[in-house]
Amino acid sequence: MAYVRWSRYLLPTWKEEPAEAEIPSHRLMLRAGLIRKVASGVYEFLPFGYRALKKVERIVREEMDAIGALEMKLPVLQPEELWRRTGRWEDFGPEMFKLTDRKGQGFALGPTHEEIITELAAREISSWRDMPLVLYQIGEKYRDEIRPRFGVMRAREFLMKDAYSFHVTWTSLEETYRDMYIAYSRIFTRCGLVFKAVEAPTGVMGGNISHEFMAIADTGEDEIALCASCGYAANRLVAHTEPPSPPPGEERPMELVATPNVRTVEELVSFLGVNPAQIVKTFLYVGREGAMAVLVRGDQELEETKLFQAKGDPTLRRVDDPEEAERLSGAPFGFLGPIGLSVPIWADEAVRDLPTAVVGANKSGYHYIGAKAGRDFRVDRYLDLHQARDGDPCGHCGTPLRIRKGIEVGQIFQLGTKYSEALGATFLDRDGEEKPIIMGCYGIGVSRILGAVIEQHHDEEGIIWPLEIAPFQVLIAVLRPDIGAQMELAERLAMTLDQQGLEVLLDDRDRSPGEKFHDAKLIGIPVLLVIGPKALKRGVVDAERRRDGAKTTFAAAEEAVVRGVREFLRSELI
RNA sequence: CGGGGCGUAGCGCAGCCUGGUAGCGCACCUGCUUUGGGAGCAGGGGGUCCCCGGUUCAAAUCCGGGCGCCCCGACCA
Repeated sequence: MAYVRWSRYLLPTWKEEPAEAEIPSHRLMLRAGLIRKVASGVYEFLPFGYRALKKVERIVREEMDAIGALEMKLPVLQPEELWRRTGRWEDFGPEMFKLTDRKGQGFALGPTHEEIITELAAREISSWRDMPLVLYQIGEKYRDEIRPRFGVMRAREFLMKDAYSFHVTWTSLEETYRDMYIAYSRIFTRCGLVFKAVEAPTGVMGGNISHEFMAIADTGEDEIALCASCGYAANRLVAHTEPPSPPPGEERPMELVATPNVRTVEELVSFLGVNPAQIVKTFLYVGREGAMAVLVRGDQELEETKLFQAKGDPTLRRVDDPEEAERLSGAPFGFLGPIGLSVPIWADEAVRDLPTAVVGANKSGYHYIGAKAGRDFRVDRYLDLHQARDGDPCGHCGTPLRIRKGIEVGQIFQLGTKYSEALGATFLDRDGEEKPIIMGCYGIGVSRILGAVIEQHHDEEGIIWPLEIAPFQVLIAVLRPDIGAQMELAERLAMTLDQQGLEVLLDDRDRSPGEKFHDAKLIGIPVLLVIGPKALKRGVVDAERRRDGAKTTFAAAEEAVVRGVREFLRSELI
């Protein structure tokens, strides 16, 4: 028998809400028996949940294979030495699970696999003839998240598809990147997700161009900026918006004023009677190239990600130690300013347009008023460094941007040569010249997709599986499994549906009808067939569609039911 | 790492303030009844009260320390 009997299956459902779960997907994954927690951010997938996970995996695999990517398997356990060579042993830092073997050798549980795959490429790729090459795997990743949360959404052990591409030219990388972009779009569409591809920061991965695929959901942890007019879409952290127009004010000579104990923008506003937009905030940063200062307007927030992206220095950090700040600028926090600083100064574009500004005097208890960029202080580089806000004008067309929340289900990167250079992955080009391999990498959070799908597809009563990743397509509820005729009919139908390629879960548990109906809603199988007394008396089975609750009746015969179910499911196909 | 909350049966919780027999609902087991939207009756099983230490004649309860879990923030492919 190929169909599954619930009475012989491990599918424990909960009537009550688990106290530990907050968002719908997490609650439902626990209640509907998909997962159980072992430790914070570590989960077991029970048979029902694993079926859904495998469905997602299958879609990913099919679409990867379709663009010629080659599936393989890389180790989870990776030597420390390899990670040191790219500098990421430090860059990833405490987020890596680290361990030591009995001989004292350091290892990490792989949070990602660029190092290991690049070393493989260094060994196995030697000629331009070997490329382009795209390799991928689906496997566990380990990250010691600061705060695991929301079940599988931010777990410490999670299933990820990661792919890596190797190229002779940038053009070739761009082609594969485009293929991946399209494949990703197909994958998320097949999973039933409403998503958006957005321009993304590259973080510790490095590289230049990157897109994230965001499943739209209010419970998402990421924010995306969308332009309804020109289609611009970006992670809020890097969303480019036009600098705001300058506040009113006339150019005038700079003047030192006493501002005892006036430190914050709000305090300056009330003390000096100025507009927050007329104030310039100064931040100090230290990186591997030394200290620098960063300026933004008082009514705006500094977007650190934009700074990191522009600077390309993962060691860059905000100076938050008062003594260090005083040593660099001569003044305590609250009185920092750009005037007289010897370190490089970067500023948000809006600072350039200020006719008159209030800045810290680098002297405790004093600010300058009437300061002007270029005249009174030097700015080495102007760029977009302010945080994008809902309603800010789009950096491309000026239309107000909308900020929405999303769940990052995938990200693709044009890495370039960061890893190949660090690990000596080179090849000989046609002209005999040795060059570093140009690389791309492409990740999908497979287990996270499951959470995102449920986040988008559920109602008050439970999960509503999209057809293609539903653990079963048909649930048959036998109201009286103790009555032989009902079970016989149910088994006959289950067998037939199975032979027709439909996956069937047969609820033959000794439970009350009410319980079976409620569990049916909870576990969210697309079609429910009900075998009860009506089936025997009137020769019909009732059918109910989970998505919209539509009900219908089929004649209680194999052919009629198969035909009916297929017809009933037709509207589910995307 | 900062702030908040929680840890008592599989799940949800009460008991703790004011120390003295460990409880409730659901779930589970047995029997009978019931059977189309989370049934009824009767009987029953299940606990290192997170851990360690202290106070006390006596600690789930008071005190100290630790651990775990959840939420908010900071952080993050």
